[in-house]
Amino acid sequence: MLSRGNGVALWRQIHSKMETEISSGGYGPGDRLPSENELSGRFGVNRHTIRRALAALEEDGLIRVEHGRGSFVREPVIHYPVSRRTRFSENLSRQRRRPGSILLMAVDIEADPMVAEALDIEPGAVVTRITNAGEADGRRISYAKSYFPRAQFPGMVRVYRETGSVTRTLRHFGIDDYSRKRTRIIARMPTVEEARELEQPKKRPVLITESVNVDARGVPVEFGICLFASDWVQILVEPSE
Amino acid sequence: MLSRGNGVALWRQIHSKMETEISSGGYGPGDRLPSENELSGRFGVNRHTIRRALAALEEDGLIRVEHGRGSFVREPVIHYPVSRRTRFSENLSRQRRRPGSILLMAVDIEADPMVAEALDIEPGAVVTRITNAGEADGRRISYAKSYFPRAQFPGMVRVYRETGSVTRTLRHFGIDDYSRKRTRIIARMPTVEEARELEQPKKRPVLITESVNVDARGVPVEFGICLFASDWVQILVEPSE
DNA sequence: CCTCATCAGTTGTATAGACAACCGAAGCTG
DNA sequence: CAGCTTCGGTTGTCTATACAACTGATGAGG
Repeated sequence: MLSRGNGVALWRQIHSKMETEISSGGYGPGDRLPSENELSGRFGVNRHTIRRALAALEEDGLIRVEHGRGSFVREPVIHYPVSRRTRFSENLSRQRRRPGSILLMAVDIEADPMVAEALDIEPGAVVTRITNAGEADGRRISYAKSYFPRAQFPGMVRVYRETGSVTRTLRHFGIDDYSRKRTRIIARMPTVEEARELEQPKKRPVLITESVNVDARGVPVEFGICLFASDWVQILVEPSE
Repeated sequence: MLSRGNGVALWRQIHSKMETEISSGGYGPGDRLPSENELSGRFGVNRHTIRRALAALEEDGLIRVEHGRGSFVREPVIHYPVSRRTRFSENLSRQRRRPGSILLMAVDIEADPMVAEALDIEPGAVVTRITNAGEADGRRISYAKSYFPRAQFPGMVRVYRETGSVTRTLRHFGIDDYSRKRTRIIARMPTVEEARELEQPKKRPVLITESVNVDARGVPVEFGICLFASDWVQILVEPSE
């Protein structure tokens, strides 16, 4: 059964044994595993060694351990296939309005240091923050916050409400052309609030783009942080010709 | 310092104390923490209690623990620019990081439909697949699979072993310059194997880039799928000049 | 100079025991 | 019957000890 002193730790052997037992269907989803005491007797090891193996299984997401109740096999995680067809594409090389944009909030606030640095203004200066969500095929796919320096665009909130688009709003203020300066792409787990806004499970990561748009003279006009549901969105980068 | 019997486990108190100490800069990136023995003396607890706290810090991605050496504070994020000319080691040395590349596997296989389409060859044609891991300052940051059409580059495996770099390998075959055609960026949770290769916690997402490199005439020479540890790598997209 | 063995210091594994915290069911009490 | 207590079984924490495995430096021997 287990072999001692062969270079493979006992808890690893137990972990791998139970792993195959679970994934091969020996224990079904929701089943309760034997108690730590029973397992330690069955494998002939100390209870702590069993606990080490169980901790690893929990980290793998195969089981969940409940205080005073026992260890239970988790429902198999839905593994979203990376199908190349069903994904929406966000093309960074193009400047186009995302369809299905929903205005969630528009307020004037003081710029925190990060926003201030991006827009090249003083921290604490007033900026207009517009929060909106993007939908496609009835599915929430993005959640974005855009920051505009208010000194440059007074009354932006009202204009945005009327026009409903960043491009048209900026044009109203005389900015006919603007371009993306640099985009930073990161991935992380969502906060509870972000997961709710994106209508996606908390365990799925989000793709985030942070970008600064500048006008023709190179002056920052918008700083945007956009969260994408990673299950549905891919980002494309194409070198411009 | 620590309070016993107040409902909060000792290891949690230690974990949170060390967490703030690290993020507040008490220990800098790359610094070695005191040994488990010293910490156990300092906090007045058993070594195993310290180990529990360190394990949690490691899961958080704040430290890494190395057998026989010690625990080290992880370093901050790395910026990985994606542009028409993207070269792994160039990117890193420009940020004064020490690049490293480890060849994990090199085999000739038949192209699956996805690879074939990307390289514009017949499905089933033989391609050379090179799997390697990228490092910066000794830390794993990427895990990549690169596909090359074998018809165009016979004996690629041997050449790659000798040169250890995509750029130098292609140069050996007369490709002096190549550029990135299109990059697709997605995010998802890693498989157990991917997390292991990236030496990152299983609950942290990975950033993935898929790109095709073409030679001066526009013929595909390489298709690459590169996984980045999202905790430590950000992708930068700059408008191409 | 290079190679190898050794050694102190470090983390990893395994064992053992004790008690706390929690859960659920069974039994008691009004 | 509702509410409460008790109790056995479970997981969580902490301590203690011992040894294995690994790392890096030091020094002996060629």
